[in-house]
Amino acid sequence: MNRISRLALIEKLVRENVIGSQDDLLRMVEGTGMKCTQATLSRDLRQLGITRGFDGSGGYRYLLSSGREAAAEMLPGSAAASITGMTWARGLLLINTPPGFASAVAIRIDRAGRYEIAGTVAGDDTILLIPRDNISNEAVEECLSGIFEPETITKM
Amino acid sequence: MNRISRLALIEKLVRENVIGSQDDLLRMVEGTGMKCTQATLSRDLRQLGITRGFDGSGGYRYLLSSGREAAAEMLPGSAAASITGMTWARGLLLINTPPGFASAVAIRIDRAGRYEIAGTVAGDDTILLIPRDNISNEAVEECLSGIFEPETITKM
DNA sequence: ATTTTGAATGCAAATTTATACATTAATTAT
DNA sequence: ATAATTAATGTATAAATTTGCATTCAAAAT
Repeated sequence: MNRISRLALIEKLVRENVIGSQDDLLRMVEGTGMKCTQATLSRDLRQLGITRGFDGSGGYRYLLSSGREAAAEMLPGSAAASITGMTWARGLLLINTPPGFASAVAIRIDRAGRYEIAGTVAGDDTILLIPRDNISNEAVEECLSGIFEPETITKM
Repeated sequence: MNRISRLALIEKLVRENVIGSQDDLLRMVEGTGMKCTQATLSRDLRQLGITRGFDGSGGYRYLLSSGREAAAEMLPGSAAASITGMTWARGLLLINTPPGFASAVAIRIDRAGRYEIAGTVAGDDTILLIPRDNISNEAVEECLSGIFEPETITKM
């Protein structure tokens, strides 16, 4: 009957059911014997990062944030900005990021001011990194390791 | 001033700005000289799959549902999104599209998941396509032929 | 060119969600 | 244990979003 168990219940209800409004959710919560108001649910949903999206057939549905969406919710430049993949091709390094983060990640690379990196071009979720001439792939990867925490890089 | 360009504008505004309400968005749309009402934006946002989430610091923010993919799936014009030109340079392929469509076209390329293509970076009307090493120009062009209807490609 | 049809839009009302404020419950310090 | 402080919640209301309906606009058909 406390906040914590209510949050857990909400998470479960949203995960397992198609819920289209906070009033629907309220009814389901009350159906389990727990009791609160719509206002509390509004606050709980924010706390849980649960958002209202579309159910694919004209209606609405509350959704748990996936990792990807959660990342997108954070402001660019946050520590959570991560690299989701890297591929070398034609002497260039293609870096993948969560959607919308390419620019934020590229800025961090640019700001590091490493000689080995001639420059970057960022799209929405892809960065093209251009190394200087005669710099090895390994040297570039070492630069990146120095710029980002190891855990924020997921090599492909 | 038509629906399609408004949708493209909204997609772009949401991608590039932190927008917390439909009224905010309405002001930005009007700021570009385009004109509509909040009710229309509500319908457009559904069409584009754009949802309101959290900005990580107490506020709200509209978000593309799955980053770049949202544009590809939802922009009505994307099915017909065309390639207006292609140029090879330095082993890279520069692809031209109508203004504002680079992202939508690039998504389709990305999603095709062809091995031959290491990645793309999209600007507004230009895409830089990076082929993997040891892949011929012809092989890349064949990939594109498979992804797009022949008539949507205009070689330069 | 005119009519027909369906899509797109604005308006206003209805619905849904968020919040200010007051109150209660819980936690911490004394 | 009691007071002080902070967190959680309900109530009422405000803010924001969605939708029914009428109208306009655009494309297709005649």
